[in-house]
Amino acid sequence: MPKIEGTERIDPYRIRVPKGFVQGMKTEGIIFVDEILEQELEFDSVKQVANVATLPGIVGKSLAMPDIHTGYGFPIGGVAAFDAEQGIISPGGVGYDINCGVRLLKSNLTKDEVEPKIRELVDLLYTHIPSGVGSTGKIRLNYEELKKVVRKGAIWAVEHGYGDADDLKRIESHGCLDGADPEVISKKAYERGKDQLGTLGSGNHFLEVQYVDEVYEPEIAQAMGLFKNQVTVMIHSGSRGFGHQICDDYVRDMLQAAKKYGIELPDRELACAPFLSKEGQRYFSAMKGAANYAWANRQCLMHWTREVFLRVFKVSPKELAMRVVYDVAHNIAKEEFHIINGKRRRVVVHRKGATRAFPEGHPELPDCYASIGQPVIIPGDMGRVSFVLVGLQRAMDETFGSTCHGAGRLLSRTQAIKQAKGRAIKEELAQRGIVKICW
DNA sequence: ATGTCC
Repeated sequence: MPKIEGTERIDPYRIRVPKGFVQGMKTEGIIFVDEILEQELEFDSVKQVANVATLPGIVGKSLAMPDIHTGYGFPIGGVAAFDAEQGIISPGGVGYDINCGVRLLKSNLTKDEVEPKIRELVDLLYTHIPSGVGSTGKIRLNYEELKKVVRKGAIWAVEHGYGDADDLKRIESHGCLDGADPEVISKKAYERGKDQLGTLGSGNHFLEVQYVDEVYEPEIAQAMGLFKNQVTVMIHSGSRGFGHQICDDYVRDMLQAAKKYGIELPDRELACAPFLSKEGQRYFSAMKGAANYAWANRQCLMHWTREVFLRVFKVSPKELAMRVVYDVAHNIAKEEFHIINGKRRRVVVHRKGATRAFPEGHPELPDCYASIGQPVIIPGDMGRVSFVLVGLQRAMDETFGSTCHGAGRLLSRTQAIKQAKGRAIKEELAQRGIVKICW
């Protein structure tokens, strides 16, 4: 018996949300869950998969990755592609934290070398990397400068001394989407964003010092410069108040647009506009600006991480060899080409809590990864392991080149806080040798 | 995710 009435199991890893689950579905939904994860499925998130299938111009199926949970309009873990000529774009399909994403750094240090200094290292990282709700950083930008960040993304950061050009190669889209328009972003967004560049944020955003515990594919690990017991750093952050404000502004805008273009919405949170309409293009340009801000943000966070490591371990930059393995966006909409029913089509792929996972040979991959596929970074939950994977052709065939984005969420934030009441999580982690600092 | 309610 399926957990959610009306859904059907296709195979051990997929369930179907048939047309008719909600009225007006143009295609079926597919959710990638095994029988264990199926037990955690929320009715609301399944309904959201079905609702997305009603939107104009949807191409292929309305998809959800294994870490699916209920989000704003679209489910988190949702992947949906819309025809670039006939389809829509929706802020709800990207999420409030535009270009929330993960960056993995490697070093030349080993676990044995870092362990004795982990307390000092973590303390200094905490001092130099601002975090928490509303946190501001060491970078103060005026509007003109922030507009440059909007246009140039991580390139802006490198040009201003935060890292070097080599870092840019191993960032999705090289850390900059062309076509970001600073003029379609509100004054309010600029106000919120101008002092927040180079800040981590809150919630599940983190900076974690890790080590390579196990290598499953030696050749792939080698191509990424990863080896057993090597110390790595994972950074999970996004576009802070800047992207949040842009999403907020455009959800309102798109509600009007949906009305104007006669788009029937099963849920107001699916507010959208035709991709080619001026409203659709305006959101897309603003979203690109927020995505670029997020890439500049992670670039700055990485730069200070590198500086802290250099100080604590008193080594030269060459000896430390702290380099980007890869940086992925997991909340974004992108114009891409995909083969659907044998035909190559230009589509707008919405990935909301889903990671791009392009296979070997894809033209968007940097040379160093051309023969192994795109690195995919999947953070685990606190105190557990994270994963580095590569995209395969199967992802291209089934999910528009996408996979899951993290550990998922079994409890809402408030539920989790309530359930954890009385627990000393910091001490629990300390007993397992994990040093944790949180604002 | 988020100046966790304009």
